[in-house]
Amino acid sequence: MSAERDEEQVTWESRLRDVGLRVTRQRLLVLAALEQAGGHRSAEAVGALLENDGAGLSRGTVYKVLDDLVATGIVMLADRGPGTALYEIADEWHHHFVCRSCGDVIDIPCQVGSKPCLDVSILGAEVDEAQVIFRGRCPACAARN
Amino acid sequence: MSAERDEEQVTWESRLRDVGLRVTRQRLLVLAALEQAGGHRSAEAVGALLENDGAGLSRGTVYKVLDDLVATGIVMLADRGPGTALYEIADEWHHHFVCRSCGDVIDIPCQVGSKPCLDVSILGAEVDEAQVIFRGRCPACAARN
DNA sequence: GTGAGTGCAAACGATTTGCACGGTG
DNA sequence: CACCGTGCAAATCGTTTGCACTCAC
Repeated sequence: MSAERDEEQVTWESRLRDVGLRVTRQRLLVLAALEQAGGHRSAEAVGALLENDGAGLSRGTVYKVLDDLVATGIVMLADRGPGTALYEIADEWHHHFVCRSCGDVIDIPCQVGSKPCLDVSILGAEVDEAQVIFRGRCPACAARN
Repeated sequence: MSAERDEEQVTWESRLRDVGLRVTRQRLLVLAALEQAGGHRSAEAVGALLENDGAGLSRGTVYKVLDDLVATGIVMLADRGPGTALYEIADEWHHHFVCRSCGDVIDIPCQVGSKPCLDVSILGAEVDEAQVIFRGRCPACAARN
């Protein structure tokens, strides 16, 4: 498990270098936090998580790190919920399902019903991305009542 | 044209009553502002527009009115750009194209490439809505350079 | 050693909230 | 005339910014 962590960090180190960012403790921590989440985390959540780990980053730094990572394409802005932006490791392209009850966000593989969405031509516009947001009740909430 | 306005207001009045909201000058003004926009307006923009018309609503009221209208389904939250929520009259279901350059939002009819998006089943989840957000450069910006 | 990154704290913009007053039903 | 809705102003929340300090390269 510590082996796993080391492996991850080596990967992130090279990723960071590739895009011309310096390798810092803070960036590795943020990346680890996002990866651990497996999904979507708010800047606030990342900060809080790292505080618990005893590795407190200043709030401002978390934002700046996330910003850099988004700018270089390592992380992507998943969704902007009510007031809060969610970040996630840029992975295969996928869509999101947002639960109306618990607010949870679930990844939806791109192929599921959505492929045709990308084949759109709008007069004169250059479309380079299409993101689908599904809304409803997640399995957990649906089961709950 | 004043005939048109009257007609609209009558419609809005009944719409408001239908959903159990009182008919007030402020609500009609906000609806008129949104309708006039034909598209997506921020709360701030609605407030500013009405100020110009001499009918100043307090900022807080604009938010509360928009909230009520969204809650009752008359208005929908179109998109949440960087920091600002956009509202629009709930019309036929459609998607949005967001220009990366100018931030403009263009309506995309639902049929355009997107119909299959709605035919999704996620294990155990109840999906009741799928919204597609296209990103790229709008015709105006694409032409500009 | 030098510039990119960080920490801190103050500034900011969007939105919310509490409470007294006014207008709708 | 009872309440819902409004106005105002202060409060809150997420995020950004400026500046001195520090660490990666």
